[in-house]
Amino acid sequence: MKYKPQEIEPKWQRFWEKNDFYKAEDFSDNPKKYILIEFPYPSGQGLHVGHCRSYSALDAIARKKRMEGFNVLFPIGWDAFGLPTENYAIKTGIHPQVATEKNVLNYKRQLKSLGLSFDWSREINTTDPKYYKWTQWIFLKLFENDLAYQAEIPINWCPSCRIGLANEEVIDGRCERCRTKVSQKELKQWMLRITKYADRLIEDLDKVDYWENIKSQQKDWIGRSYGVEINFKVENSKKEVKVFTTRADTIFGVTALVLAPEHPLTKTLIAKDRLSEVKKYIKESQDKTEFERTKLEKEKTGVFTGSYCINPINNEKVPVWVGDYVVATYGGGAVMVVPAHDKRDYEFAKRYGLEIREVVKGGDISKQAFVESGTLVNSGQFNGLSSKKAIEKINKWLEKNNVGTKKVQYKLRDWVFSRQHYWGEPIPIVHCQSCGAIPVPEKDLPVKLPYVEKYKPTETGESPLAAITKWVDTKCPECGGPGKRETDTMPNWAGSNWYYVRYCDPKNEKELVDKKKAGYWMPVDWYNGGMEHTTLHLLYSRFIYKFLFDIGVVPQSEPYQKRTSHGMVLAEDGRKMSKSFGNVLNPDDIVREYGADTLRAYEMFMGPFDQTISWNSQGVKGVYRFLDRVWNLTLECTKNKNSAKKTVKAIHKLNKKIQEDMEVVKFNTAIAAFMEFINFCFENKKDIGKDTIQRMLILLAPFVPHITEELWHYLGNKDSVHNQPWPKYDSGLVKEEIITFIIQVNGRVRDKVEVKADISEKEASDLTLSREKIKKRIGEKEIKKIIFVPGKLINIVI
RNA sequence: GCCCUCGUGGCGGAAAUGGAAUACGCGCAACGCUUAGGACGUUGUCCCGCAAGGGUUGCAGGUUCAAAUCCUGCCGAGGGCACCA
Repeated sequence: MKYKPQEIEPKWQRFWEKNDFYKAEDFSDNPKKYILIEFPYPSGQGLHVGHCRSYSALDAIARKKRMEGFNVLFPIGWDAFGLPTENYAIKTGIHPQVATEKNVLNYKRQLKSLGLSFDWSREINTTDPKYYKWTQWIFLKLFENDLAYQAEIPINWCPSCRIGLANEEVIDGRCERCRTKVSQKELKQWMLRITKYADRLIEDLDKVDYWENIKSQQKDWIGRSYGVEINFKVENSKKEVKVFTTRADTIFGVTALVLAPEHPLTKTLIAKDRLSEVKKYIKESQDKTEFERTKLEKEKTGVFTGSYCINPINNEKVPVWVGDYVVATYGGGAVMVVPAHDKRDYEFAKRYGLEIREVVKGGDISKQAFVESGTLVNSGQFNGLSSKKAIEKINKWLEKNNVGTKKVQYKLRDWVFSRQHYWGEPIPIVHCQSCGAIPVPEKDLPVKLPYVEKYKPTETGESPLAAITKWVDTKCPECGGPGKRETDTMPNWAGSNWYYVRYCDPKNEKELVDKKKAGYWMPVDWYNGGMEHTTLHLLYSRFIYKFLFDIGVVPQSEPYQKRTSHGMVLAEDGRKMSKSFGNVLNPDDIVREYGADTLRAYEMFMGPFDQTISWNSQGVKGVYRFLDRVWNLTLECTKNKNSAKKTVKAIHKLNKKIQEDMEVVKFNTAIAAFMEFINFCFENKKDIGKDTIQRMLILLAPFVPHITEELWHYLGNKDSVHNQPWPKYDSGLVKEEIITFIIQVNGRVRDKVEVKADISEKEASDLTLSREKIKKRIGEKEIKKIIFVPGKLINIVI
């Protein structure tokens, strides 16, 4: 009998499905485990081998947890709104909904062919009105709680296509489609006040078990810094310029202020004789795109307004400039210029001949800015203090004299939540001339996306929905007068913000989720996804979950207990898989040639789970060979009744290794351990009994579910290998009785000897000193020290 | 520029806590089985050396009885942020 995965795999897949093997049970008596993968975007390209990598790995975890007696929820769904499908529709004329349905079917077939143990009864789809009803409901709640608001903000605008572009559509400052330079256009947008949650999003990271690099990326993205806002009075005026700084210790070094061109005070501070020059500068910088202003990072330019401010600490007169290197949206859009101690200010001062005054000792300011901490000089009563002390004292002084306030600043900005596209959730708002923006009443949800023929954005930059007057024109829910529907749709993130909650209760038509069910399943115990989602998706969904907690929908404030990330799978040539390179690998082909088990095991074996790795088709063959050997070994060893003692020891050691490696996401070494064990079995065929084979099959089952199920039944078992309890290893059997003891001289390995594991220091040193090799080494030299590491080695220092 | 991760054979990569560097797989070589090829099996495979022996974890130092692992500096790769005051 030969190993033919193509025959056995579909057979068992049907068997598991027919018998509802992987259904999660609400409120079971067993402890729950919620294992989650990021639900895929069903693109036209079909499943990527990268999906297979992380799904197989988490599937193995889910299967093991079931065997350990947990009630496991391992769900799947579709994140199906978004641009790729809309663009595909524009190109081909196939409606996004039709394309989505087709793609979902294909993905489903592919995922099922891998033998992943998803609970398909909980399948969700973000484009299903029954689902996005609740996405819209969340928006209404945000609006009700003043966390959703409208604001005029600049968006990326392609003057040639006359459409607004998402950041993803802007490549190197140009329109992805026509390569025209993108400019900025002010448009009214819906925004979410995520900044209100900034502190909680940082602090609550202490409660969860994410990989450290993930935590630090979240923190960096939020970018909290503590400082002080200082008021600089405008000379001969009642106006004040507020600047934020984290370096109050350098305040005596201020030789100018610079305002962003967009700063509200800028225009009012221009002296008459400088009007035309300054206005010209402001206009020029506004014509620049955000890309030019930030990415080019070239010369820092600016222009003097003709006005002066007063430095509150020493009453010095400092000139006020306008410069577009100052970020308008951060810290109030104004900075104090301390050329001696800030690189950008140094550059700016050099260019325009501003004074560079040293106030912190430690560097050579004639060459470059000294940005580190040091001791204060030229700073009046604060001379001699360390930077740290000085910041404290100066902050106090500023507060006491009412010219400064301690302040916390964030890099995080409020979240632009509207898109001028068709394929997304309609924002459930009606605009009324007399009542303003009015939420659609809850009973009228969902606001269904109308079925249209044209999805192209309009000339004005509005969403394609704006052209459907029949849909747009409606009644104001407040006064009953004429109203117009909001035509912007929500971004792709909207549906993925909360989908993991819906899995707990996917068919509920009355509520987003039943509170008891959420209470039972949440939080997600283990969430794995791509590194590219560790900032945005993770942060956004944590924010929304916290909000749902605040309004009493869910029982805790953090959605994910543990978060891990997988590395990308590159093509064999080391590049990203892409149609244009012609190096895309279709998992279907691997399944057809080698079977799903080989694909799964290979992707876990190929390297460390969190690292990016190139595909290697030879490596796939190696894994196939290994499974073939598992097959042959099982067939050959059924006649042996009992296993020899060394075999029993080996299988228990394997048991321990697999147990440990799976918990710490080391799938590659787990598979390697299986290979080693199989090699051992082939060398000791006579000593391998059925009991050993069975235990090995159970351990292997989470990784390669089909072959193990087939062999399990071949051995005469009537039930499923996947319903076996996870075996426990005997720690007594795992211990080595005889070890290879290492003998070092001056830290170099000079000899090895087999001894019993619990050899004492005295026995070990006696043994060592009696060895010929060692005697020769030591010769006449004096032994200074003997270091003994029990069960490991001895080191003679001479 | 800042932050994070990492640098080990021809290749992908192993080495909890500092304690045998190179597990496992690929590739390669020889042999066996085969008419042959493939598949399979057995053996070998870090470098120098006939050997005894010596050397080796990007480079240069340091700590230690002992360093791939800890510390300092440099070089290189990947990722994130990017004029954030």
